[in-house]
Amino acid sequence: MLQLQVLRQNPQWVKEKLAVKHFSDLSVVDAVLSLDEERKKLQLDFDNNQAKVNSTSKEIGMLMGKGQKEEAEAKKQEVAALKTMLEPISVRLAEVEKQLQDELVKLPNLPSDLVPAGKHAVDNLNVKEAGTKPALAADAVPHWDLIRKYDIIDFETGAKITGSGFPLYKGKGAKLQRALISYFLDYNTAAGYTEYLPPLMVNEMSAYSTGQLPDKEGQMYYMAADNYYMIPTAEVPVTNIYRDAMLKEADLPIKMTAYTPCFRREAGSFGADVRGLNRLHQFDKVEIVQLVHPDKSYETLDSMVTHVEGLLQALELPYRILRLCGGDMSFASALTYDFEVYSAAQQKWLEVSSVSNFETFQANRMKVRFKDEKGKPQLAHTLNGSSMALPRIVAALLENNQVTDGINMPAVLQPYLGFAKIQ
RNA sequence: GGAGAGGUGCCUGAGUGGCCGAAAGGGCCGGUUUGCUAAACCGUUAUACGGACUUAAAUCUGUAUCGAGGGUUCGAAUCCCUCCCUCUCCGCCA
Repeated sequence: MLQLQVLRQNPQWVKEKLAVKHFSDLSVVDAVLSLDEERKKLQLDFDNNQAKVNSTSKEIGMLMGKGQKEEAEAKKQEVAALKTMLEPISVRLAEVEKQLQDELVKLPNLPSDLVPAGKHAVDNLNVKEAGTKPALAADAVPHWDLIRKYDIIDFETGAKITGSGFPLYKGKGAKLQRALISYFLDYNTAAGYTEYLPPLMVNEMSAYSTGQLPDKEGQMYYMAADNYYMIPTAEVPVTNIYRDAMLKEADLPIKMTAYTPCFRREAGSFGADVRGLNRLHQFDKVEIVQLVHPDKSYETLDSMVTHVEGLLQALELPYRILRLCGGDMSFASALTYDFEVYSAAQQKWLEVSSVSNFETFQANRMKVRFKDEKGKPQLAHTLNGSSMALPRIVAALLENNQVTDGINMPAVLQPYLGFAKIQ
């Protein structure tokens, strides 16, 4: 949620920034500002009257104490009159506050100055491309064929147990999941991230705080009996750890990492885009989250990008880093880098990580604050990124490392796997 | 799921209708004292949204907030209702 203060100070600038994100309904900004004005007037009116009610009530107390019943009764009449007057004001105030809030949450975060113009994925800025695309043999096949050949993931039985998009990992396939998760977590904790294992379902408040609600409830699995949502990413429970927190400046930065399965309903597309491991309803992911001082967040973003990049290098996968254009970035983000790995048999780039700076957007909704050196409360900046999402990593590992008699595993994983090759 | 107890400020904890944004102690921060440290003493110690003043900060001031939401009352931390959470015992259970 944008800070009201920012809108008040420079609405024109806000509109320009929103345009970069291709947010079309700029009238929301004006609606917010006029509601804000109305709210202020109403509150002033309400406060003044309520102050009278309060002081008169005190007088009644004192009169009663002295036994001056008649005077007290007269004052009661006064208060009653005031309260009758106050009633419509307070009703209207509540309405206006609600409307203001409703409008405010419609506005996406403002893009940073670094965000390239553009509306679609083709406009994303290719910041870096590295690693070597493997030269595959002529008979190389996509990962879904390899999976079947080596019997490491059973989609059919997963579909039988639950439904399509719920894979059943098996044998070395299951072990590979476990190895990747352990390796990623170890890599993250070595960089100073504290490991968490959070709840996999969250309540409404948590889903609202990270922005899944009110708009994206359709993307989450929902437990109607208990009013819980299955998490679409560890970002939700992990970022909520510090909801409503008042931190000390010295507490920052707070670095957290967590592995969780992620559940996504996404109606999505069909065909090759969703074949095999490309898109699933349940998948595994290790997430990193940081809460930082506002002055440090872009520095932090860079360090997180470097951090994630290190993983791809260690896994020996060809990758590229994209800076997302205004139209392609998420609602809450101010600046996002996507990581894609090249999956050689599909000959496609697959998104495996997305690292974003949300600045105060999430923190404002969640009220994650710290006291600065003057003792004044300030919103922290939040950042997060995947480090990493497993399925597409697995797809690329399988495709890129296939040889005639199996699939070679990268050296960093071998200690976790206990084998060097899937055969 | 059943029975009971409870949720108060950074912490402990008092507070059963007005003088309570809240005693007391501890902690923290600032000051005095001291060669230094400790101790002692004094003071400060929430957040949000408004208003006044101001270039701004500081300051002053109003309203709200004692788990959440409603209600009773001139007046609620205090009484009533609903919900959430924690603890103890019982039941069920990995």
